[in-house]
Amino acid sequence: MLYDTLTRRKKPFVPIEEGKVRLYVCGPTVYGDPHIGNFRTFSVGDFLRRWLDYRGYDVFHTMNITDIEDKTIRDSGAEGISLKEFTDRYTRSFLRGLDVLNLRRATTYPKATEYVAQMIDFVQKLLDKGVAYVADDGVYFDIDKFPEYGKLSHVDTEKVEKTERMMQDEYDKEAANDFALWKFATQEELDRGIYYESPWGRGRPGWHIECSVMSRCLMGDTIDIHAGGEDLTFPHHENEIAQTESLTGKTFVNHWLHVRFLTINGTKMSKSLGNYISFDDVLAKYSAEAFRYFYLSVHYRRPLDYTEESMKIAENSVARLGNTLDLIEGAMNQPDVNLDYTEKESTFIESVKELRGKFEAAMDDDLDTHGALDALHAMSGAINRYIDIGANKGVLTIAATTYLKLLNALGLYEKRAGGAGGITDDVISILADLREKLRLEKNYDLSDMIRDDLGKIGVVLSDTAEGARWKIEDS
RNA sequence: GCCGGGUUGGCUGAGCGGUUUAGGCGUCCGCCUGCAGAGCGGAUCUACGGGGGUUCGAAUCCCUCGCCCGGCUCCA
Repeated sequence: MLYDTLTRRKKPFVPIEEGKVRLYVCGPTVYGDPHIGNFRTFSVGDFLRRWLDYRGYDVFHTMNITDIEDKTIRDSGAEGISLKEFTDRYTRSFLRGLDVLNLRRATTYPKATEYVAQMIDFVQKLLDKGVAYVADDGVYFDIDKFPEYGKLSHVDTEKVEKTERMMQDEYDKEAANDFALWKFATQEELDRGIYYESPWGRGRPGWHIECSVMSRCLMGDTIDIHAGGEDLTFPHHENEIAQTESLTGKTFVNHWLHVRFLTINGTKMSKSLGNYISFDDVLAKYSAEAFRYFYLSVHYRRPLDYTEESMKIAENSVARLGNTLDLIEGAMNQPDVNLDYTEKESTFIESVKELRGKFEAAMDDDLDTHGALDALHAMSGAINRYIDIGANKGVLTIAATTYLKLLNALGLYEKRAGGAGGITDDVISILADLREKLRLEKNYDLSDMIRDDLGKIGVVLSDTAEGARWKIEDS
């Protein structure tokens, strides 16, 4: 089941082609470092993508990169560098964010500037169909030619037209809601060489056309899922529908997915308010796991508020899930204390199975990541308790495999800090052994000092019944 | 003004007519520990914005009032 903005209800997800999913997620406009609000949308895209992967679908995942529009031209000009130099920089920043936050890479990241020829072709076809017209400053789509206009956002164009902003008609278009398919170059753009030749004159594509064109070129006339931030519903996605469906006569997208905005301390995060924070800011204070957990902890269609407190909760909560992995590891390193397979083993395995079912049901129900985390916490508790009473290693392995698989399906703890390797590993081991001897001699002053000092450099040492264990904390 | 969403215990956040004070975090106590951490056990918290109504029964349905947030303009 997956919610669809168009019908405003959940409906069963049935891919166009069995076993395959065509997924398009609206990507960034590369005119600045992405902030954590932007990344909420991309992260939700990642949750969706991972879940489809988990369910065995072959996912073709497209995320566009908008590298030519007003802001990129304006800001690169202000900086006095070429458009390409400017957008390359922020494209790199964006891609780095994906990696740092452990978002699975999309199948492809098409750039708007690489599809200009196809866009021109698309626009020409719309002109041929008579649903677009050439004006003095560009080519426009005539929304009166698309009677279903407004079906996605449920916007009444009659009313929208009455708003003040719309009345300020700064463009040479026939109706207020008509939108640009192609913009003729300004003098500045001509001077800077930012233009493309077209049958109607030098210029550049309008913003909305790129998604329609790239989606169609890469995945065909109809795709399964198109996702983006809630702000894109109107007018961006509405316009995409109008363009594409006018051209193909087919349904453009089967499921429209819109991600609710992130707020910070109760208000919207935006550049103009100056209250935005980058992923680097967050990662300076919290782990990547905690950050991901934070996104996962609230359903994607509900508002999510960033506060220091909610991040601390996320940090603690995700650590609890991670501690279970430590316990499992510790138990596996113990001698076999339990080779039985009795009722407590079967009960344990049963509950793990049941919780796995809960997890899957939650994710299948419109990507209920919060419900999935609940199941994971319950499973974590069950595993901890089972280890406490003396685990049968074989049974524990089965449970641990399931647990880890589900964590990974959410993108959590995929790359655990399993030691530093090499000489660092050895040095820490020597220190740990030395400390163990001191402890046996009851020299607690020195042994505590070693533990404290190691803690200061991020090595967490903990005593267990089977001797000391240590791990290097995630940065 | 129009269109959405929200309003739940110290915090976070499920529930969407009738098992269970959901779960997590926090706090406190106990077990385990030389101590700490982790884990386990227990306790704390019995909440549902205000006011009406429907019902045998409502956090859950209806009406109404309030407050908060977002979209309607480039924005994830």
